Amino acid sequence: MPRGNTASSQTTKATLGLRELVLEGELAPGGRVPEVELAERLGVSRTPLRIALATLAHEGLLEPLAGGGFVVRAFTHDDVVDAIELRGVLEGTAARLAAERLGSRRELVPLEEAVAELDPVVDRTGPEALVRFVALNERFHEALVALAKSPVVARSIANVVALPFASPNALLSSHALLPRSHEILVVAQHQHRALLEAIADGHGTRAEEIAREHARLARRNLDLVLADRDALAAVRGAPLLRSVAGG
Amino acid sequence: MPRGNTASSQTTKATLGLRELVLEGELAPGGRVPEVELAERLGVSRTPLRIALATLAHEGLLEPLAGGGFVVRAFTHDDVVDAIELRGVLEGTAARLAAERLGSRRELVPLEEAVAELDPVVDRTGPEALVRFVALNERFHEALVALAKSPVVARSIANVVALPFASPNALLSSHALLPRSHEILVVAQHQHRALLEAIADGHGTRAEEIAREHARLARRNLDLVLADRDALAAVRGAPLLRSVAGG
DNA sequence: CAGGCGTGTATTGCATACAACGGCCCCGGC
DNA sequence: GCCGGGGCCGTTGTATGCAATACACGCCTG
Repeated sequence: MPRGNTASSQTTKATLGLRELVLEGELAPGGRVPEVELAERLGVSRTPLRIALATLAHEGLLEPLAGGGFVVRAFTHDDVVDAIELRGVLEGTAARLAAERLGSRRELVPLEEAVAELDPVVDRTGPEALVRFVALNERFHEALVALAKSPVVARSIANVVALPFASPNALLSSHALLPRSHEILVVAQHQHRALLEAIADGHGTRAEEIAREHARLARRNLDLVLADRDALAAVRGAPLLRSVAGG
Repeated sequence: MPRGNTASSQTTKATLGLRELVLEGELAPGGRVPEVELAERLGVSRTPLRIALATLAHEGLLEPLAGGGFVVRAFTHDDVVDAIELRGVLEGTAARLAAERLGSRRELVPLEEAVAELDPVVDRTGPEALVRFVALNERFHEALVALAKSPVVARSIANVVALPFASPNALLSSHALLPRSHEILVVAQHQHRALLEAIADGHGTRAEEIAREHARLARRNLDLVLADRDALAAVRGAPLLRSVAGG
């Protein structure tokens, strides 16, 4: 067996490809997933594909059917709202743990760097600044989770973030198309700084609340994105939303 | 294909059997999981077994090895503490949502029934009372999660509870062997009632804090259980604890 | 005409065979 | 005696073939 090629294995290929197909809406939400057709479409055998199906089912993107097989899960507006709120709760916990478990100030360096590098990006505007913001935003959130020093919490966050629209920058991709986009980034960066400060000062409860509110910023964005057809189309996983009537 | 036999499928058989073997410590923690040996031991083929391996890996009981294959995960004391704390956070969120989303008082009936039936159980003592307590305790927690009306939160809780020692009544099994066991149950039931009251009154924040503290009761139990060799042996998943030196 | 039953088909679940890769041991050379 | 290389073996990853079931369609019957 190809033992060390976790990166290039057929299972990985199937998982990534399947996830892509699901998130891009190439498989109709609510519809049954045809194994054989998918296997040849992804260029893999049915065996690794079935592993991928199980993986996606555990991620919550697919739902095991009683009679066998899987259906693409459809997400309601409430599901997305709950997922965002839940991410806030979990990142809030991560922030609190980070504050409570902070050893030396040197541990804060990654977080500080992300915040510092975000400053000039927020001052600027335009699509390229947004791309940079997304990258740094991701670094910030990764650094935050790392500071919690809790694999259990990290895993739980990873599970939630895998859901559509729940990722910290899931809704940022379409910001360029939205009004008030820049203001939102300014607020977000303000919260980043406040979060860093709270953690540095060992204020766990404050850090937790800031992180929750930070996530709720995404919830506000959600309504904006849902109101704009073009913006919604730019969001990964948009086709999985049930009854995307207006746009 | 045997389409509708989700309950009796080979995959289910493999998953349940494998989980049992892991939790009972029949597979050495940190050790590689031998596929072929396991397949014949469980009486299934390697194909459904591999699905089961992936499932257990997603649950966090197994860890995918870089070179291929899986190892049985070993849990540190910190892991268990974090898992319990995390359950508190998630059940706290469920409690808050339950309070915020409570429609009519009739929705509270399952929770009220569980609390009411727990009262006489707490008054009594002995092993059979403990068994009854465990059953009702489970009903209470299930009712709580249901009241949150959030599949996303429910799924997240289910993921955490799958970890050893993290379940609401994981540590209760050994209570009969512990001192002060009865007092702990009294406190737990007091918290149940307070939680119910807070939800009924729509006090989300209070409900959240009570649920967190309720989970921390389990954390206190953890230290007691870890100090008692016999009590620890009665806990499901105990062999997965790393360096269980004292007992 | 409607409802139920039987058959056909498509699809999945499972088992097995094969292949490839990493580790280990032995042997040879330095 | 030690280090390096090559071959063998064990293990896992992958592919394919087979079998079983559920759904659908059509026919028959009341």
